[in-house]
Amino acid sequence: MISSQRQHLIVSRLRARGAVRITALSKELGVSAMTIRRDIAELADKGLLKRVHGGAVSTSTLLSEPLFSVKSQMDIGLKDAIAQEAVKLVSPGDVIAIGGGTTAYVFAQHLLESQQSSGITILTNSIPVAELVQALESKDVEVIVTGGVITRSNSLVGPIADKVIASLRVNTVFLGTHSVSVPRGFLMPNSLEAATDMAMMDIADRTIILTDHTKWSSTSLSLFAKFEQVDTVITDDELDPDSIMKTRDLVKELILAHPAEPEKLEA
Amino acid sequence: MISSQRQHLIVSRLRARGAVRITALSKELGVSAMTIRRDIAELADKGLLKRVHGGAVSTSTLLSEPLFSVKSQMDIGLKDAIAQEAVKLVSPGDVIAIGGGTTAYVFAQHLLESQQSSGITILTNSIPVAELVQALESKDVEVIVTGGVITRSNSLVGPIADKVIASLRVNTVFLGTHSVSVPRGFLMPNSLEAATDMAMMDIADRTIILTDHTKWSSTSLSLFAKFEQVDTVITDDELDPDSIMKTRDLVKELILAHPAEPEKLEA
DNA sequence: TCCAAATCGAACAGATTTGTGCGATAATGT
DNA sequence: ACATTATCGCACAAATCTGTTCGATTTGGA
Repeated sequence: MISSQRQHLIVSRLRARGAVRITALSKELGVSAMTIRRDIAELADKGLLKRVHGGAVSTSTLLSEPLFSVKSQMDIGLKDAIAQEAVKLVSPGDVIAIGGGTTAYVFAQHLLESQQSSGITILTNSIPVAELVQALESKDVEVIVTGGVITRSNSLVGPIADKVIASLRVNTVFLGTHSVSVPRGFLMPNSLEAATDMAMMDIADRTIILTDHTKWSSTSLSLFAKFEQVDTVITDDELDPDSIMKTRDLVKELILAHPAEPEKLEA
Repeated sequence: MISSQRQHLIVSRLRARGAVRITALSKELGVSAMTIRRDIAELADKGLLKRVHGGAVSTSTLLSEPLFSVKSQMDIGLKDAIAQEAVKLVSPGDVIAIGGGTTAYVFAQHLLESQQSSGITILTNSIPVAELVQALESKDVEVIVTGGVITRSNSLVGPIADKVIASLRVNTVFLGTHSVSVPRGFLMPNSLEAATDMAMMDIADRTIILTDHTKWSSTSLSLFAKFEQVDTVITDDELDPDSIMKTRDLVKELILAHPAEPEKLEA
């Protein structure tokens, strides 16, 4: 049997069962465990599966860290500062949209704790944001969730989401972004998510992008907004001066949030 | 069994029950308590659960709410048995809808752990169900979430939900119910939820109601289904004989699930 | 408050898995 | 036909995982 055939079978079994054991594969495929091990190593290099002790698991069965509780605690100070600036742009009674991602989630947290949120209506495609509002049921905040299929990052996207969004109108949309490309605009790694973000911008009078300075140094696949389509960009003051200057030229308004003390956590 | 699979099951059970004990997991999974302890420690490091004396509790926002965890704790044995019967009615490749409530959630839990769930598509208006599928994304299961506004019970309802649902078609819909009124049918306390349940039934070839025997003794406001509109009712065998007889006359099919031993947890 | 039972964590031992080196075999190119 | 390369299987040492024992700690009730 050709090795690629064998590897195909391994992946296929993995898809069906979620996990495979080297000893079992060795018996089923009639080759030695060493061969299976080498196959798995190769497949893991290609990112088709994840090696674990005793076999392999599909990358999706792998339990990763929860997206919204502990992730990116590093930059939590930055996100907090950015969120607080964003909260100032909301007025009681507004109808706003909130996109996916951790930055938007932190914004939602701060917004709900503030006074600005009284009487507002929130449209969101972020499950965590929706749950957040629901959990803090004290406020007179209405939440509308776009439907759609769920992405890894717990956002709802796809034609259903886009269609629901298109049937509504909001004052302001708050979006996070995966990366910022200085000449081009704002990008997401998932094109469906990008499409949904665009749909939200289409129904909003005002678009506000929330993004910390680290996003300037990364890049992604799908552009969802050019600079001229965005009304306000809120980031933190750690962004390098060169990028600040270039961005300020491109965008209508650039707000720099000032994070509190680095807070070297000690005893 | 591969350790990541085991950890997966732990998280899975945790989501269903809200809390798990080490002794119980040790028996259920057939490994020593020390192994479970090590798994839990690892999962706690990832932030997927919180360690407590004797076991672990969920940190997830969706289950830290007393509403969901306490309720699903109560009659967990009944719901498990009912869920297992319901899982048998699903075939790989099916397109099914799952409604809100804890019973439907437990069903989703069992379904995803079973083989039947391979290749299925799930339409749901339950945020917890959506998150569950997303979190356990081990199988090739697609989830479509109806949009809408969120109710106290974390279900999505309202015109948006109904409209999205109306644009789709499913083989089978699985619904919980708040109460069963023997001459009339199945009721929910919230009329919006009732409307959404009706919308789901409208697009389904087959309607299946999941409900434990306690629901016969309560009553609610809004009727969402008459007996003749329902194809199958699954309940547990603790329902009193009189109600069984009367219900059997009214419904096309009545399945009685037999809960396992009360399982007074001891050695 | 005190005590008994349960739970926890650390350390050790046994079992399983893994990586590397080496030789054998099969496939490929000249 | 010959040489070259790639693939496979085996053996042994290192690493990892798991179970058990045992004292320390926590829990819950008298």
